[in-house]
Amino acid sequence: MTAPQKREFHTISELTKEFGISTRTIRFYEDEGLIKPVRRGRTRLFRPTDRRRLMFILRGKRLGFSIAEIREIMNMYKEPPGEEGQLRLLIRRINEKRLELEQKRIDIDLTIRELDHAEEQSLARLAELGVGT
Amino acid sequence: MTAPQKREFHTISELTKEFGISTRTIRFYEDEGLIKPVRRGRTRLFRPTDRRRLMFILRGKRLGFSIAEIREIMNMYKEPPGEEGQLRLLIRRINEKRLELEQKRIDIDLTIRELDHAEEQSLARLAELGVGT
DNA sequence: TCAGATATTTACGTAAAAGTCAATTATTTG
DNA sequence: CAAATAATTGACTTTTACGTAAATATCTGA
Repeated sequence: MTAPQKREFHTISELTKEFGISTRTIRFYEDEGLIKPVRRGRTRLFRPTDRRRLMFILRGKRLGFSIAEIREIMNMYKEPPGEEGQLRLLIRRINEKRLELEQKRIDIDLTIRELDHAEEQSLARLAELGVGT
Repeated sequence: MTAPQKREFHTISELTKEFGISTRTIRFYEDEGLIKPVRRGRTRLFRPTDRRRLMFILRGKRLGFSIAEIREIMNMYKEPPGEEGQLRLLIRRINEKRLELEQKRIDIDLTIRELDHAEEQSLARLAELGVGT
């Protein structure tokens, strides 16, 4: 008994609608080797795995990663290499990425705090106006 | 008695060294109106406030914000407008940005968790190799 | 005073990440 | 089955965020 499939295939336009991106963008990611939809004739058919990869790409983009960086991170999730040196290198790279992400989280928290402060100022100003009315 | 100044001015090259960016980059941000160093003759002199703004820009960049977005966020920190409609608009925009940042934080946490998993796999693989030796 | 370092302006160049457009080729459906 | 609808490839264009180079000016210590 194999794992149940949610849905077999998606068309390109289904994905453009779901994620709010253009066909050009999706084809661009394919050219870059980030997704590998199968073909029926010339037409692309996207499997659940392609859809998941697409979500991953968009997440990376939201975090400001370049295509090259996203590719690099994707490669970290594949079967780990068999050779010890390569393995140790991979682990180092993973830790570097984690540090980068943790810095981003610090940046986010700082920025949110500043936004909170800006909002307070505005609300206070608004209250003044309200009082004055 | 005014607040104490840490250091009066920074030169452009001091800032390139401190932040690891080029002079071109700093001048570009000035052209974009994000920083406004004063001049002695033609030479730029950067005040502490310019330095802080630079730090803010770089933080924004790490989070994947464009120059235009960074400018928009910066504008949120200025004196709030006096007109009520403008104030309400500002508050809405602030909340939108906060949501965006919170989404980024979710993205970060997901990605970190995936990296943790990838690292575990690699460490397990490494242990196997170690045992085999 | 002058060589070397530092800055400035202007202008052209470039890489990344798509957008846009045109010409074809299925597909489907009323 | 003709006409609309959807997909493909390929080429060219655009935007963003700087890089790079040339010519000129300023400063600074030996």
